[in-house]
Amino acid sequence: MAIIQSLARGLEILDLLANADNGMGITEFAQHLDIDKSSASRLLHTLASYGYTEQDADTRRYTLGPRILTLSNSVLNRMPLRDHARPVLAKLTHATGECSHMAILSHGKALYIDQVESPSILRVETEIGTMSPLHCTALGKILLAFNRLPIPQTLNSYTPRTITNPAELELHMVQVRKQGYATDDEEHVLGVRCLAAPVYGFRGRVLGAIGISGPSGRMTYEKLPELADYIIELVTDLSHRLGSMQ
Amino acid sequence: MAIIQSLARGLEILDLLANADNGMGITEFAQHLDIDKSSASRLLHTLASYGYTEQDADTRRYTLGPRILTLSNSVLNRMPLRDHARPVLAKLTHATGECSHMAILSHGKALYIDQVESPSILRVETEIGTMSPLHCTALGKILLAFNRLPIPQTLNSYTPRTITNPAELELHMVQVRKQGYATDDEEHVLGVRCLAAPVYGFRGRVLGAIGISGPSGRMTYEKLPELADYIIELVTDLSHRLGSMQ
DNA sequence: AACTATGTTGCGTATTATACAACATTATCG
DNA sequence: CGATAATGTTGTATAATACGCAACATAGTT
Repeated sequence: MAIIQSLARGLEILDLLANADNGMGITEFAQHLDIDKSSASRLLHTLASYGYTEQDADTRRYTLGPRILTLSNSVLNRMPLRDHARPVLAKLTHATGECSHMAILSHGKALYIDQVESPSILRVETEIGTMSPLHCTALGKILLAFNRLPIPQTLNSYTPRTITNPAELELHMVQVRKQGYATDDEEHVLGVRCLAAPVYGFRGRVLGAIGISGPSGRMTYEKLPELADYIIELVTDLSHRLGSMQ
Repeated sequence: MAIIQSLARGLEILDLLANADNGMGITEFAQHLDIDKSSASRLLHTLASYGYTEQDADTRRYTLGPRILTLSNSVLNRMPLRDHARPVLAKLTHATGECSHMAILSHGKALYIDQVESPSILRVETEIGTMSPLHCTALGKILLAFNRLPIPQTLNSYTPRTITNPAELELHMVQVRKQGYATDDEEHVLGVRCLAAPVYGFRGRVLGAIGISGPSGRMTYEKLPELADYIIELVTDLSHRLGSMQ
């Protein structure tokens, strides 16, 4: 289909600027795009008037402007995480037979944004759109640990196994970061064990967490390491596709 | 100077997309920009072919594309401050419950480069990448006072509380420098109070400002000193890590 | 299955972006 | 420090280009 020339040239200018450490001058742009200085000048002026570039008052050279941050913030705030992650959840549930979830951090809680149900009769149901505490769920612990959030000082108890001592949780978080996955050993709901791993995006940002939940009878201690390895493998692959370098 | 129409329209499309949660369709773009569908279609196609937008294969709706992240990465690489400051913002918001921001000086304005939103329903939203005046915001006052910039002679009034007298603002700046923090007592937006403190770098350079904003109902006069102490403590710690000796 | 809404393609026209040139301003070099 | 080179901005005429109209294609709805 048709390409709008002047818009295309503007976008090429932005691309050039992304790789120019000390900004660029009009003449350079004109050379790179093989256009006249006057055209380059007007294109840059247009970009600048919308905040996409900035002109240094002294050197007259152009750099990328602050508006870029608005856009990227918008992208980062609602990554198409869910779209990309859904096949991973399906795969997870298919391979493990347990319910898989995805959550992101939202207002200091774990917000469940997607789920694939286990085919088993005995299964864990979590409604999408609900929020869970961070300190006693596998997904929540991942979000807490890898976003390096401060440990809440009041930790509600849900079961006898819930960690309610902030200092203890702090140590627990160190361990979670070290091993790369988190567990919930009946700390939120009795009889339910969970496993989760972090999803990384661009610049190593932790976009969310993905994990599985199942009855303790099936999620035995013996199986946990193997399950964890499998989750980490799938989620790491997803992270790479999302632009993570790790 | 002359604005290149089709480039300008492309940039406006990006702006629209930054505020569209579920993407936008061609018809919507055409309506918003008051142009024909065909023109919108071609503009979007051009943006997509450069990776600035993405078209969902199913719904055909457009969203911001991954190229934006490349650009922002380039911008952020030249702002090392942001990486270090983010955890501080997270901590601030967690402790105070209010939205925290960071701003740097840019073209005589306060440029918001990062933000952590308040978990509260009633909260102050400031878009990253936008600029605010220096004389009537807490972050701006910090930048004005500690960079020892000349006081602008024309001070726009935003609320009845905005300081519009240069001489009065001059005295105010002396006070800000003396106490080490700045307040904005409904001087920019009615019902919103802010607190901010300076971030120092190597050789005592003021790199930027960090602060919180909240509704006056929660940010009461009684609480301000305590909040200010807390902000100064966090920001001073950050300054030391950034190489400040003060 | 008929209809409505939405996105894409073809095409003639005229708006608009372009290159050329002159001018203004800032670096660079002797 | 002054002459010269290099760079950025402003008119202007031309022609290329982006535009809107209309027809077509495709998807969603009742």
